[in-house]
Amino acid sequence: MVEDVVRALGHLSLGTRLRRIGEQLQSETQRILDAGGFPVQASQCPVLVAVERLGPVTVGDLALALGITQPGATRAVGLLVEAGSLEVLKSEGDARVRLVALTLAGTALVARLRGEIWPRIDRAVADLCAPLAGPLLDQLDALEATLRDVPLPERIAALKEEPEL
Amino acid sequence: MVEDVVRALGHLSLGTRLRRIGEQLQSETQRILDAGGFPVQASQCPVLVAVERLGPVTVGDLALALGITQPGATRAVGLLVEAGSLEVLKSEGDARVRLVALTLAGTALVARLRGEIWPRIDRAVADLCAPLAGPLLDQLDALEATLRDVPLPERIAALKEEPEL
DNA sequence: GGTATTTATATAAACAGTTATATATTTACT
DNA sequence: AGTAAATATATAACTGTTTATATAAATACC
Repeated sequence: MVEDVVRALGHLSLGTRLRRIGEQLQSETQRILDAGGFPVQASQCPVLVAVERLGPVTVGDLALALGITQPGATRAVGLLVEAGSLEVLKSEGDARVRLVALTLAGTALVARLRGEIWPRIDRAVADLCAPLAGPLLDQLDALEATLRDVPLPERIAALKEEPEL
Repeated sequence: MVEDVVRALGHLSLGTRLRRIGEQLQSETQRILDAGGFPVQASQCPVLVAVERLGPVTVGDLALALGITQPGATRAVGLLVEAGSLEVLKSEGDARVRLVALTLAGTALVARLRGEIWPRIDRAVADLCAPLAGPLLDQLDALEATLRDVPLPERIAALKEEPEL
């Protein structure tokens, strides 16, 4: 068994570790979406929600709402336009501005995600985090250990069999 | 003020959020390293430590120790070989295996990092996390808010003026 | 009313990772 | 000994992010 160096470095490598755990959570979420036949990237779900909430929104505001840079937002929008979920409108007064909005298909996709799978994912992750306690590093230890025991897709499968959902 | 959608989604977008915070921590750490004249990427520090600890180590074991994939490890090694910090030796018995080791320059770099800057970074991040309490999401809220108030580089600068270090 | 500045977005190049697959070598089996 | 399977690494293509810079439009200021 090889030592986990990122974990061993503690606070010094907290950034690397948060990224690593985030990437794992995202990739497991992606597996759940793929298995359910939802044609969307896990990382793009927050983009869809942001556009839904903020109505026709500028690329800049979208970047702010997502906590990413403007070029990152431009790229995400481009991909979702290609996928048919978003469309870009021209602003009335300002020719620099591009207003991003959901298409009909995008609205339908969000509705389906919200109805069929997001609540399950949210609950599975909430369950995952429920027993966590103590300092941040301890919580991350427990989080990684628990994920190693039972990955998110299995947790979703287990949830499906429960009647109260 | 635009709403932070990733934060608002709570457990559903925990993966995205952990990545985002990790990236911010890493980029602030990078600024500290750059300002101090240390010619290394923040993300490569765990690689250097892993190679130091595990002696001449195979690419596969390195990947295991870092919690990344084998192609990721191959790539990181390639960059650090180019930078002059790592070298690759042939294994005695097995011609498939490449053994990764620190060069003299790499050893010196690690020594300098360990003596001059890693303890400061570790302490700054530990201080950042010290007041955190409660559920994971609350801790992440506090972490992001605190980072927004005083970024890591400023914390390092403040630490430098304290005598007890 | 023309020039300078600011603002909104796009583009380019780099980084750090991923998955899927190819290549080369070793081990195992018959 | 020869073939099949397993193992170690490399390569290619993709994702989602970054920084730095370019472009184009709007605003501000003599």
